[in-house]
Amino acid sequence: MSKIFYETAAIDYANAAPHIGHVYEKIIADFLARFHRLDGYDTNFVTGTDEHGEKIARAAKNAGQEPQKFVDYVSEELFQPIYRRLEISYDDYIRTTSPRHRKYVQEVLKKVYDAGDIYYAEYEGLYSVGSERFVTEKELVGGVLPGDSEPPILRKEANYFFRMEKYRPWLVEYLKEHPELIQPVAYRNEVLEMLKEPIGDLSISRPKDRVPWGIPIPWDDQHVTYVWFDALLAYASSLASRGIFEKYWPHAWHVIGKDILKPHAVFWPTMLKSAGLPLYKRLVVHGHILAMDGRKMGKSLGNAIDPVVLLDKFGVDAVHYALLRDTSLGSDSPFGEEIVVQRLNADLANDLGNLLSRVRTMLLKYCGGVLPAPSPADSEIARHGVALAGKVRVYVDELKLHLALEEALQYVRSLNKFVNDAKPWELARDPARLKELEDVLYTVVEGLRIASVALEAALPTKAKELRAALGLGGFTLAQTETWGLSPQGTRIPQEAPILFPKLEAKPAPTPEAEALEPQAPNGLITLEDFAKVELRVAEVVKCEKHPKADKLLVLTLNVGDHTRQVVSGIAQWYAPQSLVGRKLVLVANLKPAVLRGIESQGMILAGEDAAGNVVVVSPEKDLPPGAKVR
RNA sequence: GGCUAUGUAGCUCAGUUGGUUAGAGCACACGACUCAUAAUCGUGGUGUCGGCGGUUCAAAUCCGCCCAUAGCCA
Repeated sequence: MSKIFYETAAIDYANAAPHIGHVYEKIIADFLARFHRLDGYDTNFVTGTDEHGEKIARAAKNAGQEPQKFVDYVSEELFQPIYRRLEISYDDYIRTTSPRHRKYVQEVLKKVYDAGDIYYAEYEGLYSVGSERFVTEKELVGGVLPGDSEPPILRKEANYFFRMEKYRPWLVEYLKEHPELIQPVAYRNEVLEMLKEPIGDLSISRPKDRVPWGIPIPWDDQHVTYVWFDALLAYASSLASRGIFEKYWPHAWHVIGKDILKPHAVFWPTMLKSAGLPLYKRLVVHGHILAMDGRKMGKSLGNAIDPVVLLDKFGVDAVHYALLRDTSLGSDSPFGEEIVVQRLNADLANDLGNLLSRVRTMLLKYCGGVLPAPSPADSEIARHGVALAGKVRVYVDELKLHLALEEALQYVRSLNKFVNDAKPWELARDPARLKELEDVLYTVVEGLRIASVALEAALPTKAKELRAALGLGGFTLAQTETWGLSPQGTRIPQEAPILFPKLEAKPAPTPEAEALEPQAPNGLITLEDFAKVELRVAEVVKCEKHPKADKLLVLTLNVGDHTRQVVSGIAQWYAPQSLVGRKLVLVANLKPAVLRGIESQGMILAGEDAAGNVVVVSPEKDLPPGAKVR
């Protein structure tokens, strides 16, 4: 059995900036790619930008730029940077204006033409510029195509047509024989429904004098290729141009949004058939991301989530995890910052990150920071551990990604329970029970190793960090199906940063709540208002310069029962060392913010004199760290 | 109007081919514990399983009709 996996995420239309929907799709695709790699598949993962067409020509014109300059900017400055930040692990990024793609499209066109599946015909009808296609009167609502801003125009055009209708019976047959082809099944039904009636032939060219922005038709330089025919072929051109088409293509999965089902489920299979190429293996159709209130997201509604803001606030891993854990592939799902905070705090910080902290501390304290010998493989926790990969694999294959993650988290919770029940801190008090203690701690490390791999496809950076904090490296999924692979004698690093720092829950300001807020006359606030501010004495444990900002210091504060990190703009007035050991006043319940890449969990009180010199506020006499200030 | 999917605890969702008192996570309350990121663990639900009817010894699960939501098609 050859373990090969080829996957594409839809190539993005380069006429506007990326939004959460683009990000969501790439995260799904990235999960599947990473998971298959971990599971030993020779994997190739591709996405890119779709850069031709009338709409792009118009967007470029509006921006006052040449089309090529415009798409260069959108692809290189908008899409690719955010995907890199998101750690989307694509192996190739295909742009449809690249020479390698253009060449391939022309080759395929030639093939289809030679097969006799392309003819020339004149057509007159209503044309929607917004949707770049001819429309029927029936489709219009109030004279306008739903989704368009302008009514369609009457247009007469001679175009090349692809004999798509000819392949309809074949496609219906194929879909019936391959029920797993389009998933989830609702979309398969939808496609079968579409195919019950004639689908007509597909116009695949545009006259060059009207739409010059496209790939020339090889046998007629007065026409360019219709953008869909061009774009779909990117999935193949990426492979062909790298000389690896034969190897990967038969194993192709496409990940797409439900809005582009028809081109992928109807145009694309018939095109492939005509070109003599095999059909893809699977079409994975996802739904859309909705606002928290379940309504559509949109700039005009003002409820759109900016993926950059999300990344700045929560980091790559929390965004991946929350999007995968709290959506159900195929259906539309509401999403918002509240969900990320909740998942980050509950699953990642409390359950997973804290488990790492507790086992690390105990290993350092009780075992000299050295991993003891493997514990028996017949314990319940060991048996569940080695069975985890199998369960997760089934869920992933069924595309129930949220359940796959929940399964892994359940195992993490069972590890926490195991620690509570085994009470290693009690075992540590009795030297005679050393072996028992070592078995308990080894079991937890091994369990964390297994869980980290099961979660790795959703935690692109933190899964590795977690293992690194235990002195462990990388493992395949198969290597989690054997107990005891964490090597005895592994040294546990002395220092490891908190894996997932917790964030304070966002107060969720609704417009209604703001409206109800009592208006303070002449700038005065009530006692209740002031009581909202939690001030505490904090002792500076550590203080250093912010690596990326001259004016900022990063302080680690002891607040009595915990420590936290605060970024403060006082570098001009205080040398880092001079603050260590000092007691300051901290605004403890300030919403955390990320300043130049470092999270600040609060604010230090300071005052300013007439000359603009800043002085920090300290208690006059000694107060213990954590003491409340009122 | 037709087709498809969904409708289970306050919220998000599991419930394999019909079979014992319908489950999990979150949130909330109380308790235990101290290795840990105010963490973890335990305990706590009178849920009309959208409604009505049917098949069956037995239905959240099968069938019919209806209602609601979403999508597709017209």
